[in-house]
Parts: sequence; structure tokens; C-alpha cells
Amino acid sequence: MTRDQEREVVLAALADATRRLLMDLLASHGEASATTLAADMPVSRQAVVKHLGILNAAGLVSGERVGREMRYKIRTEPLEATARWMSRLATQWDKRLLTIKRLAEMDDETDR
Amino acid sequence: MTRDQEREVVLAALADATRRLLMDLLASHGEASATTLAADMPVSRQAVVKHLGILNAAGLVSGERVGREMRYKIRTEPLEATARWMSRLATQWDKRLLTIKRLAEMDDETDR
DNA sequence: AGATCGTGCAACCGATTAGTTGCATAACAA
DNA sequence: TTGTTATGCAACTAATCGGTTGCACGATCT
Repeated sequence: MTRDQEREVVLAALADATRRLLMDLLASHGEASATTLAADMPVSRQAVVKHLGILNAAGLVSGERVGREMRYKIRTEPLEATARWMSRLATQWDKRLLTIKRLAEMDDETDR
Repeated sequence: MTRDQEREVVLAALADATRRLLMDLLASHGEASATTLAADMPVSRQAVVKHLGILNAAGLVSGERVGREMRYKIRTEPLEATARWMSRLATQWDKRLLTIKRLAEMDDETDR
């Protein structure tokens, strides 16, 4: 998977209110199973499992099997990485826009 | 629209490769119309128009009518705001996890 | 061993999404 | 005024998404 695709799955994973709630709950509990989490959520356990799958694919969550239950916990690194990437993008684009603006002003000079 | 929903539309807008390409092209051109942009993209003009609509709803782009054409340009503020929000979320969750870990260690002490 | 509990798989459903094509209309150029 | 060009609106399609229910299997408790 390319880096761009990695960013995409993180963004897509976070662009869902249920998934954000799930992350928040998970941050409060520290570690929890799908069944436990589903109890505090407005959707079925199966829905929670699917969401955990998506979050896991995005690296935002990791699961560990303990006996018959599956314990999930949050991973915040991809979040931080994505935040940095976004910030970098913003400055990069701003820089380009500034350059274009400068060129336009130079054209103004020569026009006069 | 709540702040959370604002974040959501930005994330959803950015979670699409075509839209990111569009933003990138727009950052290079400074200002451009849907027709111009579509020429450099693998999709139809109408598809570009729809994407611009979504980006506009997210505040990532703004359009201005000039004669018969519609000129769009990038707005980077919502990007920066979302990046800050993400970063804040990450530290917030990390903090909570640390607290939980500390509590667990305290329990270990009293167990002995 | 038998009852219970959590997980995982699969089928299905309605809504949304990314894309298309076709057409009407407004602005500009000759 | 006539032809051209960019926009905007609408209808349609295929794929994806968030959610459900039903069921089978493996682990735990009594």
C-alpha cells in the first residue's frame, strides 16, 4: 500500500461518527472487546466488529486475542502522522499559492 | 452544523484520491475553472463539478463567477484547523491511556 | 457433559457515492 | 446575429457502505 493510500484509509476511517465514538470509548476503557463496546453504543455488536475491522486496517486500533475474547486498544501514531501530513500539505499549498501571487505581481510591474 | 460535523465533511472530502488530485492541481494553477481542471484529470467535467461542490461544502475551495466561467481557488485554513484537531485528539487519547496505565500500576502495588 | 458466552462468517437491505450522458441556457466572439 | 464555449441541471447506473439478522464454532463455568 502506498503512503497516499495509507492516508486515505485513515481519513476514511475517521470520517464516520460511529467510528469516532468507538475510538473515544476505546480511549476511555483502555482495552475492550467488541461486545463490551457495543453495550455502550447505538448499534449491534456486528456493526462494531465491522468498524473495528476498518479501524484496524487503518492502523488506528489493534486487537489481541485473550481466551475467547478479542481485546482491542487504540493506536494513536497513525493519527499523529496523518495530522502532520495534513499540516505539511497546507503549508505546501500555501507556498505554491504565494509563488503564483508573486509571479502575478511581477507581471503587473512589467505591464506598467 | 456542529464542529464535529464540520470535521467530518473535511475528512470525507479529503478521503478521495480524485478530490486530492483536484486540490493539488488547483494549488498549482492558483485559480481555475472546472473545465480547465477536467482537462488535466481522468474524469469528466461533470464529475469535477460535483467534486468541487463537495470541496466547497467542506470549505476547502471557494468559487467566484467571472463572466461565463466559474473560478475556483483553494482555502487552506480548514485543512490546518483539521490537522490541529487531529493532533489534539491524539494527545488527548494518549493522556487518557496513560492515566489508565497508572491506575493499573497502582492496583499492582496494593496487590502485593 | 451440558449450558453459556463471545467470536466470526455470510447473506441480505437501503442509502449513499462516484461516475456517466444528455440537454438547456447564459456569455462571449466574429 | 449566428456560432461557440462554459456552466448548470437532471436522470441514470454500478459499486460501496453502514447496518441488520441468523447461525455455527470455540472457550469458559458449573
